[in-house]
Amino acid sequence: MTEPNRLSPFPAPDHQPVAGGIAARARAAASGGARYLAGLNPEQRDAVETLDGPVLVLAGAGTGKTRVLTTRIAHILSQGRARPGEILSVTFTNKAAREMKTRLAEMLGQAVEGMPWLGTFHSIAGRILRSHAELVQLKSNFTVLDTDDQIRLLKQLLQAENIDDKRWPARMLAGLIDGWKNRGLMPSQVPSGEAAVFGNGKGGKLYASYQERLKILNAADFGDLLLECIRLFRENPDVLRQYQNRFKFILVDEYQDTNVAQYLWLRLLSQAPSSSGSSLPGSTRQSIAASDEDGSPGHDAARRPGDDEKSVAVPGATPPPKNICCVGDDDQSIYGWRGAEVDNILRFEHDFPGAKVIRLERNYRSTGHILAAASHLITHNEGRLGKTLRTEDVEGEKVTVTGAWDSEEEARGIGEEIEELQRKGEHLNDIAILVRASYQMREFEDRFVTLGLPYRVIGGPRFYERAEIRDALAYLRVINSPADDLAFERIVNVPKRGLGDATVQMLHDHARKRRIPLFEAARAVVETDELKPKARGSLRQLVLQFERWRAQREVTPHTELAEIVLDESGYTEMWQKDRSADAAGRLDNLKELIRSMEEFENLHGFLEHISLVMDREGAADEDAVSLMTLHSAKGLEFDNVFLPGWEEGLFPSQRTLDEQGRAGLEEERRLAHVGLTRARRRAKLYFATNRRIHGTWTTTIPSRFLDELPAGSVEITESKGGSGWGGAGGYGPSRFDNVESFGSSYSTPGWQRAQARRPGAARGATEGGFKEEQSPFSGRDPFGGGFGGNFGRSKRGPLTIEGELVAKSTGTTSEFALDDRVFHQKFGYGRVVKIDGNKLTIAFDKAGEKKVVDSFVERA
DNA sequence: GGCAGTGAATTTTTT
DNA sequence: ATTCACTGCC
Repeated sequence: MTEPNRLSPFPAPDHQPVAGGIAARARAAASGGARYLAGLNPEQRDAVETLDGPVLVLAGAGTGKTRVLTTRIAHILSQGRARPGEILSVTFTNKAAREMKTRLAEMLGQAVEGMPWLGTFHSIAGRILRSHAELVQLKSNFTVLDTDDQIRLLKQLLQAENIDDKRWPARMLAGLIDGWKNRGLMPSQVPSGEAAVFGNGKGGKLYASYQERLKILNAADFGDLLLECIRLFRENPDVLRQYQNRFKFILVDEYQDTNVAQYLWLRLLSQAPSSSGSSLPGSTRQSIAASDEDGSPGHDAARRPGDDEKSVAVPGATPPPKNICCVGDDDQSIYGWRGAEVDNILRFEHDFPGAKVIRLERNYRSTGHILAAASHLITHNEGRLGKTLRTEDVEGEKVTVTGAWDSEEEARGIGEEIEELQRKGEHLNDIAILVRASYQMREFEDRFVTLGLPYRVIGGPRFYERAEIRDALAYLRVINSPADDLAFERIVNVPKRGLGDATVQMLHDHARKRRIPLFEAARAVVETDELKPKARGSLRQLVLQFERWRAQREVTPHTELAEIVLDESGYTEMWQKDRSADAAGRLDNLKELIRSMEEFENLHGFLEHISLVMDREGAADEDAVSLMTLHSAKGLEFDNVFLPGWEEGLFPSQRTLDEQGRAGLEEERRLAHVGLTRARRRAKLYFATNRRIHGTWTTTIPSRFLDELPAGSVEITESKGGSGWGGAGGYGPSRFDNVESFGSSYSTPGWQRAQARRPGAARGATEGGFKEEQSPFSGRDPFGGGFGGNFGRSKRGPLTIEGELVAKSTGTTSEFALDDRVFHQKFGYGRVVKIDGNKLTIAFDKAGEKKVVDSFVERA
């Protein structure tokens, strides 16, 4: 194969780092044995030292998974078993890859520079693909399409097929194609029944033509990076053999999250290289059949296509087992909905005969009660490999379960508990709120803003998915490759140039007729009088601009060129003129984009990797509460974890239950397990009896998962957010008082009443405490919760603030006026866009639109 | 071609 | 409730 591109994110070429390996070896020897092995427990050590043959490490939450992986690499290197370039080490996210590199660097010093094959599935597969692109009908500089491009392309195809994209949305097709790719299916391999469900039987055809279009555009989507790589290996045994020979050791992180395509890819690479390249029997069928029989219901579609026929070899017969080590936790498989196959990990021993399975069950993270709760909960799942987490830590505080009247009270209660923790000296950085669905976050944000409590949302739209970033990238893409039609189309009228659908349609026709890219078509069309003078003029100007930029590219550094392009195209100006709230933020993002380009040598190198490596970077040194979904919390840990929204329908999610049945429920339960195991010292669960879903109030039932917790490790507490309503004995968690067994608490009278209540039924005073006012600013509730017992203990004085709120909220209008320029301590400068009593909606320059109480802002 | 008004949808998320 | 996308009108 060709030498990896110089601009690859893996900085050093294969051969160079050997010195590092030797250095590490020498270091290990010099220190009289393997220093890096010290401090590992026996199981961990076993996982590190069992180098030969397939190994499955079942690493429960908090058992030192990453440590094992990195130490294992160090061990391989220091034993001289392989050079850095001979170890393939795959993760799912860039973040995980980065962390491994960092930790390896700590362990080995500079040697980490030499781990060229440590990266995500996609980046590594993409890199291999670029080296042999021509074998899969691509050029080595192919573009990686993001979801947006994908949808746009599919829309065109749907149009061409005259399919009503109302009835058959492009999004849906994109989802289907993605699913097929996740399962390793080329267009011809999609079961015809499945392909027919879309667009009156045209699904399969559309998939095929989509793939054709991608080739014409010299593009690949994310799924292709793996799928085409698999095809490359299958169709070119000699190429496959190169890689099989190269990789002496394979390590896989988060194996429970692998999908079929990733599994197939690993299988191909993990086969011992064979001289003939095709001597492998297809005995996999048996394992498939077996797993289908005892597998969960309704998953016949999930059988492994492509496993049949010649494609995948099974080391069952004779070939010596490859040294593959997969690390994962079946209890943390939470990505089934996007194609992950828990089956991969459940069947590991079957797939890799002779595999050694090592369980890491000693948890170094959580206290006894938390671990007990998490472990007990997860035992309700069937179909697991079974681990029993244990800790030598203290029992610690019990897991608390708190009921709240509604989601506002829940947010209020959590807000107060956080302030209390803060008073006890906890750092906000050690506190996280983990929600099931992102819409739950808003309520917390609102609450924290009024409290002035710093928080940080983790997750959300990724940097490179933002419109302005994609627009900017599109400009650069067109400069880099004039044939990038999708990019051209994206920016042809951004900023507005008077080149609308009509013009674009015209260009399309022209381009198709002559089989030339859109840009070429544009160049040709401006020479004709097919367009109205106005459109023709701006199109000509655009073409000329691009040609000028391309010429400048030779003599101008790429970062500078990017600035010139954004400037001259009027793109920057477009946002500068934009009066909307987030315009300033977008301009910042563009600056950030240009800054990030500096790491790359030139435009080409930047574009080649940007779609794969770019992610949001947190400039997060400030002490703040973390707010995120359970999914994005995987892999993280916090001293104090709040888990709101444990209600039927929300968690477990009704939709998952409907769509995936029991498998879905089990995945939700694993999600609950993940949530609990994020906590080191305190885990606090909440449920609300009423929750607003899509604008309407709905009465909910506490999650069945609450019933599945071990009573001995759980404590029912009162909601601090609303205990004040109606005084003592008011509605609320007090109904749990004196309830011995947690599981039975739902049969208490108060509880039954709550259940009997109809959604939306007005029932104000029956419990003597239902709010008359929903607003958190209504005079009573801040006193209720706040003055209850904590008065005066606050360092920052949130109670005083509440007092202010109360005082000011009584009808007096705000002293601010619309359009006033204001300043807020956390959000910076902004403009008042809406006034509601003392509640202001402010469009902050940086932070976007937020609702804030007027006492928090001052005139700017 | 641009804008305003209406209508439908609405978990989870990486690459 | 809110957002986002699309239609119909200027």
